[in-house]
Amino acid sequence: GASAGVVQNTGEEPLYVNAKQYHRILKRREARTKWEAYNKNPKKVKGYLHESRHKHAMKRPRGPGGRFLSSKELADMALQKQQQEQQQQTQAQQQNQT
Amino acid sequence: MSSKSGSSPKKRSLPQTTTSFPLARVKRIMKEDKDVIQCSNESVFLVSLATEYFLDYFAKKSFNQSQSEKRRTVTYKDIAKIVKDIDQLEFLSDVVPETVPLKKALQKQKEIKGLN
Amino acid sequence: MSNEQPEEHVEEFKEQDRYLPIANVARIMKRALPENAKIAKDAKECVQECVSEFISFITSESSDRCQNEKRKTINGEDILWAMQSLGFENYCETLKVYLHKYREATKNERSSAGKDTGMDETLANLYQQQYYQ
DNA sequence: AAGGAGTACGGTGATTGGCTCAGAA
DNA sequence: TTCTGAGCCAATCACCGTACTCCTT
Repeated sequence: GASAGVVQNTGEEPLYVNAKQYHRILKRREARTKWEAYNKNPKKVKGYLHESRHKHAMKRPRGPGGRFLSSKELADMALQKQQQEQQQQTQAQQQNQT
Repeated sequence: MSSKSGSSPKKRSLPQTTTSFPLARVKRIMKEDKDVIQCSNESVFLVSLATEYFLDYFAKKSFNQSQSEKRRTVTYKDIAKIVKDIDQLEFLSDVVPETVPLKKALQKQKEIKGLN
Repeated sequence: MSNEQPEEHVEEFKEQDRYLPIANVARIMKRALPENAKIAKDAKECVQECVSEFISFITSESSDRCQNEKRKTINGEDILWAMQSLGFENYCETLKVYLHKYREATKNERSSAGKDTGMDETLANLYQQQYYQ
C-alpha cells in the first residue's frame, strides 16, 4: 500500500520473540506512531515542568549546603542573628562608658 | 482531639481503594488509547496495583544488573540490558533502545559511509 | 480526495500527563532496593516511561478483549485476562484477591464505614516472590 | 438500579535546584 | 586516582480525590 510511515529500526529485532506479547507489541507500536503524529513534540528545552514551581524553588532560602530550609529554621537563624547584634551593641556601649 | 465527632462522613477513603499512584493519572494514561471508551474504577485500581508490583520487580532486576557490574547506582544501561535479556520485558524494547558504545556507533557509521 | 494529513493540534499538550509523577516512581523504586542503592536521573526518567508503557500495554490488550465481547467498559476481569494473556500470569492470583477486596470495600462503602481486611499483608506477600534474578 | 463521564471545589503532596561527597570512570 | 552527578532539604500550587449531577446500559 501507499503507506506514508517509514519504518525505522533503532536496533536489531531479537532473534526469538515473546509469542505472548508479539501481537500486542506490534499494535502498541502502531498506536504510538499514530499518537506522535497527532501530538507535536516541540522538544522540551525547559528543565522543569511548571514556571511557578521553578520560581518558588529559586526564591526559597537555602542552607550553606544548598538544601532548602524550613521557615522555622529561618526564624531561628534570624533570632540568633538579632541576639548576636544586641550583644555586640551592649559590648560597644560598655567600652564607650570606660 | 479534633472537633469531629458523631456523624461527619466527609472523608471516606478506605485503605483498600487507595494506591501509591494517583488513580486519576492512571486513568488518563489508559484513556490515551483511542480504542478505550470507558474504564471501570476497579480496572483502574487493578492497573495501578499491577503497575506498582511491576515497578518493584523492574527496579530489583535493574539493581541486580548494576551489581553484576560492581556498581551500586542503577543507570539507564542497566535497564536497557535487562529489557534486552528478559523475555517478559520485550514489550519495552521500543521504549528502551539498546545502548551502543559511542566508539562502536561511530565505527559502524564509518563502515556505512565507506560502502556508499 | 486524499485529505489524510494529521490534524494539527496547536493546543499545547501537557507532557507530564503521559507519565506517572516521577517522585512516586522514584519512591517505589527506592523502596524496592537496598538502603545504600542509588538511582541515576536518566534511569528514573526511563523507568517512568517504561511504567507508562506497561499501563498502555495491558490496557490495549484489555480493550481488545472488550471490543470482541462487545462491551464498552473495561472491568477488573479484563485486566486480569490481559495480564494472563501477556505473560504476567504470576501477578493474577494476588490481584484477584485485591479485586475481590476492592469490590467488597466499595459495596460496604454505600451502607457503612469500611473495615480493615488486611491489604498490607497481601502486598508484602506479593513483593516477596520477586527477589531472585 | 448501577455505575461511569463530566464538573466544581478544597486539601495536599509532587515539584524543585545548589552544594557536597559517594562512587562511576 | 580524577571529577561527575545523585541525594538532601520542605513550601508553594497544580492536581488529585470527593461529592454531585446527568446519562447510558
